[in-house]
Amino acid sequence: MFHQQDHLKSQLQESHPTNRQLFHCQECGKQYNTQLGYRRHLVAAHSAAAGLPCTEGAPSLLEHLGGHIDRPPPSEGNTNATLPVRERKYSCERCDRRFYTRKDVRRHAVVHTGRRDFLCPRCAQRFGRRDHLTRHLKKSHAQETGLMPPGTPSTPVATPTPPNQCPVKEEPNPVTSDMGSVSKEGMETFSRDMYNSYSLANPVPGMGHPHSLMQGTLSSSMGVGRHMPPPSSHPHHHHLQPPAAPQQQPYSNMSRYQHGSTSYPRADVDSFLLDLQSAPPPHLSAVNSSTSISASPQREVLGEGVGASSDPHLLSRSPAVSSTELSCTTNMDLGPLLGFLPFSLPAYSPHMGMGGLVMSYPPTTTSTPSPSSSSTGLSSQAPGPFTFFQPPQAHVPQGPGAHNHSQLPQAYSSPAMSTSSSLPHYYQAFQQ
DNA sequence: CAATGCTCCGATCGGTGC
DNA sequence: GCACCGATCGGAGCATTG
Repeated sequence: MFHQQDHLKSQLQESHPTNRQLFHCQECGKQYNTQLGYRRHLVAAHSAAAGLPCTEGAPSLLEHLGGHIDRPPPSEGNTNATLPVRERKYSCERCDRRFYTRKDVRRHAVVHTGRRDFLCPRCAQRFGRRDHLTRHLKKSHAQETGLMPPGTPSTPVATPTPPNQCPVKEEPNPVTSDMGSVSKEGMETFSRDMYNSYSLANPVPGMGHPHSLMQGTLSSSMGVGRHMPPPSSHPHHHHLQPPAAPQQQPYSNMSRYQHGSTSYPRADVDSFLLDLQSAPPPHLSAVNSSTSISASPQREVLGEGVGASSDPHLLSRSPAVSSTELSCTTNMDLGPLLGFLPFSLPAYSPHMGMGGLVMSYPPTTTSTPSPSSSSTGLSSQAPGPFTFFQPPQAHVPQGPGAHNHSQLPQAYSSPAMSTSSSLPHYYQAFQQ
């Protein structure tokens, strides 16, 4: 969030890869965007040069380095024979980082997926973990949360939506959790995009938008679909991007969590799996042959994302949208949002109708660029920012861009499905 | 009882203001 | 240059679940 224009400028300068000067630590190889951070790192982590014993003065650093070399830090037993050796038996598939428990690996996965499914209802800040949001609320919105009605969970975002109404929960993403066949380097940034795609193309049944009932502030309603930051870059660097920027990610990060609960009811999970299996395969050929710039990349992304699984059903969300999902999404009040949008809406894309947005890829990343793709990467067929706000009537096939719509299940044409509240993160710029 | 989920805590780092 | 704030992340303990 940039309160002033010069902040934005400086932010862009610092965040821009070509302009940013990285401070590289010779000791451990870590890089820092700012000299301040680099210096602090030197003091905190490499204070051994100043006379502090390395193994005692910088345990965190040693732990960090231990993670790099797949070896536990001395503090965990290597240097202390009296302590039982504890192995980091569970490694991350995407970065080789090791953890003590599986749950740590799962939790760590958020780093790679970039998923930020926990939305602060007060400032629309999004977090990848519930405790982050909880801490944020306690620290930043203590007073406001104090005004919450009694019994309000620590994540007020869930307040309007009873946990059993729209059960959504973190589930090992069939896309991002099965990437063994994909190189880790590539997946580092890739997985984030895949999550964006998957989470919309494959909404979880029963997943009402957790923010659907959030009233009041625009931020509350628009805080979804944050642009996923690239690895090792500060998320603030991506807060403000022009809607038509080629790099603009789709605002497709539909939350799959219930903000008050992270537990799927078993029945919903089963229902989802059944949907995936029973749903008629999407007309991928037609989709792929469309002029949508997003079609090919989407397929590629998801195709790789599912790893060895070539099940085309996974390439798009099962059409069997549950009534629960619809009931949840219909609760959304997007009126203020639609009125807020300062630009025209792009034309309908079949993918949009399938429960969510798909990636809008810059031409350079599109292996099979569509002839109709605009140079901005936001062609009329490329569902870019705010395509979620496409009014229902826009889903009526309108020429080549909508040729595939008629083949979609009716559920995808529902206003509820087409009006997901996944929204860009740079909305914050308009908040000011 | 193991697996999992939730939460607290500390460390680290980027951003900002003085 | 420094202090402060907030976000991110992993470690760990406790509670819950199957």
